[in-house]
Amino acid sequence: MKSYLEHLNEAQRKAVVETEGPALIIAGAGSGKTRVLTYRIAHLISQGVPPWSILALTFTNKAAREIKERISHIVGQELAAKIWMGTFHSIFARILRMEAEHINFPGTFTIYDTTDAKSLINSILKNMKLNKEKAYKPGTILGRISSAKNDLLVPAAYAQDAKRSMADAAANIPMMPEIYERYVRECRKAGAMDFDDLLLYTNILFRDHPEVLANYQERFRYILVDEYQDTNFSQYLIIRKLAGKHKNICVVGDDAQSIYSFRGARIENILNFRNDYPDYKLFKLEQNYRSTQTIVNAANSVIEKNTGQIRKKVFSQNDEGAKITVIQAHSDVDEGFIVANHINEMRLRHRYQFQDFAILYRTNAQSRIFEEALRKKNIPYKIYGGLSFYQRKEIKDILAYLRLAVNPHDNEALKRVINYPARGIGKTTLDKLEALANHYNVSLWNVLTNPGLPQAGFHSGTVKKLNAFTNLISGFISQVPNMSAFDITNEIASQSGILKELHQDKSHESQTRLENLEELFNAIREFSDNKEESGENNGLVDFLQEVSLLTDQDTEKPDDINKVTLMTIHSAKGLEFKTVYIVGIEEGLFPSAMASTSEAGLEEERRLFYVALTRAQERATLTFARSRYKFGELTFARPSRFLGEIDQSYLDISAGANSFDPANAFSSVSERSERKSFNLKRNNVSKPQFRFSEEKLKKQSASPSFHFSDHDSSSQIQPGVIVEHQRFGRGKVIQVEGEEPNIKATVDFTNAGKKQLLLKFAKLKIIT
DNA sequence: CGTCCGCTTATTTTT
DNA sequence: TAAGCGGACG
Repeated sequence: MKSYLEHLNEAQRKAVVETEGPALIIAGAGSGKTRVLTYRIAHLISQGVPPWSILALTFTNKAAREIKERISHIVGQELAAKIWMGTFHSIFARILRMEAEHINFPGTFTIYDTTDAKSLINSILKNMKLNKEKAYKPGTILGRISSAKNDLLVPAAYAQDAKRSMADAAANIPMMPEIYERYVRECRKAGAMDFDDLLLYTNILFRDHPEVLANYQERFRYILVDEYQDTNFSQYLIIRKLAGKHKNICVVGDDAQSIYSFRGARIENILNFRNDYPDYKLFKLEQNYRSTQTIVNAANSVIEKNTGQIRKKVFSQNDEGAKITVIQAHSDVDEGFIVANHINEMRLRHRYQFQDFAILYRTNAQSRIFEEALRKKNIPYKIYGGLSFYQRKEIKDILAYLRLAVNPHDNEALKRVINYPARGIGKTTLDKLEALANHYNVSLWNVLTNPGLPQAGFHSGTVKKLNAFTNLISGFISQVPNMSAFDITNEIASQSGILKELHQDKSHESQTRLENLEELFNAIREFSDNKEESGENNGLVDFLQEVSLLTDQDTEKPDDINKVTLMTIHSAKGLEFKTVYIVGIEEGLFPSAMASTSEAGLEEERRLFYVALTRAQERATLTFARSRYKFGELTFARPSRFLGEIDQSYLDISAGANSFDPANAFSSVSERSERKSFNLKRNNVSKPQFRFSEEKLKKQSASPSFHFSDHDSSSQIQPGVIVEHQRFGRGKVIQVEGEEPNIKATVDFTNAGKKQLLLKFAKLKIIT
């Protein structure tokens, strides 16, 4: 049993056996982080620490599963199952359910996913009559609410926050505080929490109930946190509180791989660990076992350009390995084929399997081109980032019924299924119901089950339909306590009429949906079986919680072996591949134009690049395209500054006809005269210059002029000019306003009346 | 009430 | 380009 220590190097071994007190483990890419984490936990258990006094937090289900599995190999299933191990969200959801009474939520509270949350925001906007104002976009609003919650700002505090008020004013959404307040109120009414609430309410619980906190502080004698660089303030505070008593807090992470600040992650959490726990022990895992020396050194040479990191020197003792290939493509399509061909060539020449390759890109939009190229070359591939199984319509529909059976106040679930399958309860009726719910400040379910409903001004037919629905749901509710999750789901599928509906429709689509439902049944059965084995609650609540915290990463299909992997760099974190293609390495794309406006943004992009490079075990290939279609427009770009930042001795720039010379790359971009001024030298990372040129470049690539054959037409469109529109016919320009890419013209059309048109989109022909 | 059409808009997304 | 959404229409 002790033999596991022999599998560790000196640094790893220390990080495993020195279990007492605060510990910061800086784990460089590929340095055996997971191994250390699992062994440390296994070591604790083998020292006699009860598994239920160990709390281990990860960010993904996958990581939790993997670590748990590895621990069971060492200490056995029985003990491993008793560790409090899981994602932040699942662990604290579990605790919140147990302590629900303290925060005034039902123990069966629903977890709203992003779709539910946005839909709720939409109905709030409608209610406040803001839904017509285009500045109020559900996504934006949810983002702000999320950010507030991550910083533990409740609505009242939000309204007082000057920075946020100013930002909201600038974004034309001054009603944010009220929206936020209503959102919180609605969630409470529905007995629902969104993802951020799971952390926020944990903080509130611990703040307002010191006796509860003390209980968990006592219980969790050892706390371990994975990917600590990705924690947000809310998570940070929970951990700090829980560790307050025993101070056996071990955090593992790599500041160089912090890539989620846009989601509220605070790299400071790991950088400032020493301030919170001055007597901490620092362990650095610096030997990389994953990649060749070339890859590790090249990655180091880039990340060095960042400031404010924890000093470390990641090294590899693997082979030196091949140089990093840099390939230039003329266009995005070209880039796709170059990569596809390269994969075939590598496969033959070095006997790689398809599964040894990954294509990593900055944005999901880039995937299409590679899909097409791979398909044409008959290369099997799989894509990450699609809809998760549990996001599919037919699955969400059934789940909505299940949610209602557990918590009928769940308004979003109710709205989803009240007329599915169609039972003649339309928009008008629903609007009326919502108005009543708002007026009396209760849930829709309360309205539906109120005995006064028939007097509320519905037609008697409508009341009948509503009652039928209410009875249906009531029936499900009463069955929950004495039926298994599987049986209830079965019951719901048939009683609700969903099965009938799908059976009647012979279309191929319905066929697939039925198959998906079957898969859902299997998942539920499996879930129930597993829970029975481990003697835990096999209830619906747990199942629903589990699926609402699942992502597409957790639902990999078994036939997806031996395929080329396509994914964003973000989702590649933590993974490794023998051969990695990092594509679209262009200014404005990677680093992204949005991030390039701030130094902090750039540094995060650089870390992202670091993450991408360090995914590769044996070979890395970097590609960029000189031109690509963005939003349907042809744009041109320079190769990314990151190419110039890599120590050039690790690059192979002379491979084949499509190679490029970074020494000349930056100066040879001048397809158009204005670009002559960007005569940047390679390795030049000085900020002001880059910023300057970036701005110009952005303006240019966003310019509509590439789009039209008649180059000057947009500037000739002025008040008084007669123009012709494809659809609207002839009209007279009344007014022209706005700036470069977004010039808007008001045109009075003879037949169609006054229209406002964006010149970027409207193809106006000048007649006079 | 459902469907079709055209407008609008466009990072990254562990939960 | 392409997807999602709101409005118009049948």
